[in-house]
Amino acid sequence: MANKSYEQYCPVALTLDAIGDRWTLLIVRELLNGPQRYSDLQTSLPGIPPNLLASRLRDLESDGLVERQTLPPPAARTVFALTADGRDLERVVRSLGRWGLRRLPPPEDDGDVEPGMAVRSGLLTFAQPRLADGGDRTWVVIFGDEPYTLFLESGRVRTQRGRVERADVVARIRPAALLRHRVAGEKGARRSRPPVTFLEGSEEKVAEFERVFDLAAPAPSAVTTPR
Amino acid sequence: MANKSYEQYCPVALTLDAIGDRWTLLIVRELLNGPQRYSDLQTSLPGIPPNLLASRLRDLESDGLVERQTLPPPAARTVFALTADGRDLERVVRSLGRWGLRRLPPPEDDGDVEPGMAVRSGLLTFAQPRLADGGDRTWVVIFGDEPYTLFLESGRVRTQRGRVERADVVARIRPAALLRHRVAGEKGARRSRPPVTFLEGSEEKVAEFERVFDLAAPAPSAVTTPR
DNA sequence: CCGAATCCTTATTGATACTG
DNA sequence: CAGTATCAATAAGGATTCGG
Repeated sequence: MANKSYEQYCPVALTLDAIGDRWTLLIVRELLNGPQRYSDLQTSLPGIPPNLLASRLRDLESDGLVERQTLPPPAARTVFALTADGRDLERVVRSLGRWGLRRLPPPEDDGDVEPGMAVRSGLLTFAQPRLADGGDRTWVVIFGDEPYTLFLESGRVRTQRGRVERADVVARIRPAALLRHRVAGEKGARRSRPPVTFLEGSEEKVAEFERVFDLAAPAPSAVTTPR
Repeated sequence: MANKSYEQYCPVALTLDAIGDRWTLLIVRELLNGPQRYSDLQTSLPGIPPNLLASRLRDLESDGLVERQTLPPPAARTVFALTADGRDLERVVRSLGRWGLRRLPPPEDDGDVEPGMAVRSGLLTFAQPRLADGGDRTWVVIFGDEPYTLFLESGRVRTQRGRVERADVVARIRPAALLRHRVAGEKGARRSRPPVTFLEGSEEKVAEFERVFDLAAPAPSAVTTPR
C-alpha cells in the first residue's frame, strides 16, 4: 500500500508496482541470502526507518513475495523468508548488481566489503553453472572469517550462510581483493590473479570451481567473457 | 537530485541510487526503443507529471545515462537518447519484464497491447541470438499496422521503429495473441501455435526466426525452455 | 532484546496552470 | 512543443515509545 500503481499494461510497470518502492529491492536482496529476522534486516539495511521496514515487509507479504515464518517454540521468533515468487527476483537483483559493478569504486580494504555482498557480487553474479562438469556440487567459501556454502543443484547456484561438513572445494577468499578483481575486470584485462586460496578439493574440483565462477588466472591474450 | 542515496557499498544499491526513483526505469524502457522527444515520452508514460519527466531526464543526463540530441536545423528539435551506459540497462529492464510477465493478466484484445510492449515483452525478452545460424540479420515485424525492425548484429538484437526495405523475414504478428502466448506459456505447455504470419522470407530464414524468438509450434512432449 | 507503532518534520510526488 | 511554476497531497526520515 505504499506507492501508487503505474496503471500500465506492461510487465515492467507491473514489476515496478510490486518492488519499485524505495528499500523494497534491498530487502529482497538481503532475503536472497536466506531467511532473516527483523533485526537482521535492520542491521544490513542501515538507515531504514523501522516503520518503513515493517511496512515494506507487510507489503511484500501481502503480495506473496515474502512469508513470515515462526520458528518452533524454544526460541520462538519470527523470520522473514522469500516465497518462490520472491526468489525468482534473483535475476532482477543480479542484473542490477552487474550493472552497478562497473560504477562501483574499488574497495579500500576488507572492511568495506560485507561478506554477503562479496558472495553475491563477487561470485554469484559471475556464476556459470553450465561450465560445471555436471552433477551437484557443494562449495564452501570463507570470507575473512565468515563461511558461506554454495550449492550447485540442478543447474542453479544457491547460497547459505555458514558451512557444511563435506564440500567439494573449500576456499578462502579475501573480499576486497575479489571485488577489486571484479570491478576492474568487468571488461578487458584482468590485472591480478584472483585472491583465492584453496584449502580443500581435488585438482579437478578446484579447476571446475574456478571455471564456474570465472576465477581462472588471466589468459595471456585478450579474454572475451562468454555470455 | 531526486532521491537520497542509500549510501551502501553495494552495486545493487548503487544502481538503485541511479535508477531507483519512481518513473526513471520506465523512461529508460521507452528510450530503449530509440531516441524520443519529450512529448513522445509523455504519451507513452501516461500519468507522469511534466515536471517529474523533466527532472528525471535531467537526472539521467547528469548521470551519463541519457543524452540530449538536437536534430539538424530544418526541424530543430530535441530528442533524448540513451548513452552506452544507459543501453546497458537493457538487461535490467528485461529481467523486470520477464518477472512481471507471469503476473500479467492475458490481454483482452489488441487495444490492450502497445506495439512497443509487444516487441519487448513478446519478442526481445525471449530472444536467443545464439540460436541464429550466425551472421547478421534484419527482420521486420508488423504489429497491427505498426512496423518494427529488429537487427541481429554481433550477437545482440536491437530494435527500431519503422521498417527497412530489405529484410530476411517479414512477419505480421497480432499483439494480443502473442502476449497471451507468452503469459500463458511462460512455464509449461503452450496452448496455441503462436500467431505469426510470415509475409516474406525463405523457409530457413523463417525457421531461424522462430527459433531465435522461441516461436516454434508446440512440441508434442513437454518442452523445457533452455536457458 | 525483538518487532514493531506513534509522532512529527522534511522531501518527493502529483495535478494543474502557465510560459518562452 | 518543451518545458517551469505553484501548491496540495503523500511518502520518507528520524526519534522515541511500547508491548511481549
